[in-house]
Amino acid sequence: MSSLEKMLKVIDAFSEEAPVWTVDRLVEGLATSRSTTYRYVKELCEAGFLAAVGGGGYILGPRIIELDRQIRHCDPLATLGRELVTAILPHVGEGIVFICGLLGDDVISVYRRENRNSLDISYSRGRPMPLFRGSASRIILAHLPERRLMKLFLHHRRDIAEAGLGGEWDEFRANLKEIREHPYLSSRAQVDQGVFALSAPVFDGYGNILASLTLAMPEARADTESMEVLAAIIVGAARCLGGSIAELAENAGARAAR
Amino acid sequence: MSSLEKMLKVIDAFSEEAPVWTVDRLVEGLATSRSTTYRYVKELCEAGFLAAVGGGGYILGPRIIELDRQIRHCDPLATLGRELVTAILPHVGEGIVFICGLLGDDVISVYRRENRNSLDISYSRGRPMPLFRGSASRIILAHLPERRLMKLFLHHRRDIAEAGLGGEWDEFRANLKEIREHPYLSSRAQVDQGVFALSAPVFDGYGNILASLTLAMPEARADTESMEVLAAIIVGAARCLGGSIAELAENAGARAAR
DNA sequence: ATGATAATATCAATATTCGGGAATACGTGG
DNA sequence: CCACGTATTCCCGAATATTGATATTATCAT
Repeated sequence: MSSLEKMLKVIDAFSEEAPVWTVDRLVEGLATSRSTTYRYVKELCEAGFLAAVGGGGYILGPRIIELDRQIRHCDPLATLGRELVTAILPHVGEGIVFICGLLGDDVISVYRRENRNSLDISYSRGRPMPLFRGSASRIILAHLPERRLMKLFLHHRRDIAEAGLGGEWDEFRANLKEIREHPYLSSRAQVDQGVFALSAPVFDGYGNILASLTLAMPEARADTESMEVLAAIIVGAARCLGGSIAELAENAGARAAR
Repeated sequence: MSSLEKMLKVIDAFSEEAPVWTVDRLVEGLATSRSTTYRYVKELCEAGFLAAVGGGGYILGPRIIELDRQIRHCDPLATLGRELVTAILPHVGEGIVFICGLLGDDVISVYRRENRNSLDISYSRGRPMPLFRGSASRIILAHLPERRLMKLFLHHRRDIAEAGLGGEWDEFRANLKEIREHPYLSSRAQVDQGVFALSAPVFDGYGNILASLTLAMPEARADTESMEVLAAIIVGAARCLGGSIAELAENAGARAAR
């Protein structure tokens, strides 16, 4: 096992359910000697990934918060998304608007704002979304290049089948093609009970999928209101966001070329 | 050099100014061989600390965003602070309200909200604050236990002198004592040009300093308005926050004791 | 001061990392 | 769909950093 893996195991120990650990409990949990565990903890503290609280307890440290800020400040999805969501929020009624980005092989929420917070708080930035459930993830999947999809299919065959996206490659491909042919996608209670969601894809200037823009609302709204108008807003806003990002990239490229 | 340090150097390379790196540029920057650099990058990607973007570029990865979310959800300063700031925001006029926590030896902003955004966006969560400048940091410093202060003094003597907090231990101590004797502290343009700030300390149930609550506003307001009323609001809110946190800790303790 | 707990230092055996270079995957453009 | 340049992984002996048992030193509350 590489030493990086070992150190990651330490960070892995820290979860929402168990946010504070003592060295002794880590020794048990990680099956490393006390010396080694102390060494890890010390180095992680020096690096700011952990921080000591009173009485031998440790929690995740300030460096993580700083790095997240760095990402936020560098990521056009977050910076431009902020303006865009501010603009459309008054027109979508009750619910939560959020932007999910594809980062590596994870789809996570990078920005979110709520109108009236009748829905769960769990939608906040950093929420990892299941890759194969929910319109926010699926609309991104559907526009991924075929190579990438094939690799995903091989690695996650089980999950894909369970999510109802197909047990064979051809079936999976056909399902995604079907999704791709519409300008938006909706889903009902695929991720959270009682939530109806409506997502549109965000593309860069070359037609590559970058992210998805989603409106999540209480299921009841979908039963009583027409989704046409809302869908139009979301699709338009997603296009607009893609346009801004393409523009930004072009300017940055021009600057770099000089 | 420990392997953790080496891997941290990789993460250190990523900054707001240089958010995307290729392996080749990392090889130059870190003075490691190409194989080794690829190994690091690969492992960090697998762990989600880095993510590949097109054309051999790498950026900070989704794991960091998730970990920040975890911290946010676990940290009472952030969760209770949210409610509290919502409550006082309408009463403080133009400016930004933020909460700074002491995490390890760093003071960083863990929550912030703005009223009208005439001030810089840079106050967002995760901003590292200079330890010895600005009321937000100083009010925390002033209430730290003496042992901790002595250690800080030894490690940061130069910075402390430059910040005008004293060149000798006695002087430093006296300055902090002076601060400690008032219920709040203000500062003008110590951190950012044109900004006037007003901070109050947040204590836990045992009188330990936990954080500071700050209102930052354009300097002009401080010249034309009386600060009395605003100071009273901030001081009261800081007490209230401390109370909520103490209460929470007590309940958690009671639950743990069962 | 004192004792209990938290944290660091030491050191020889050993498991891991290192880097050069070959082999392979990738994806763009014809 | 294939070919090509580039990005990435694999392989292996030599060099090195990591490990854990134990001893020692801080730290803090009483």
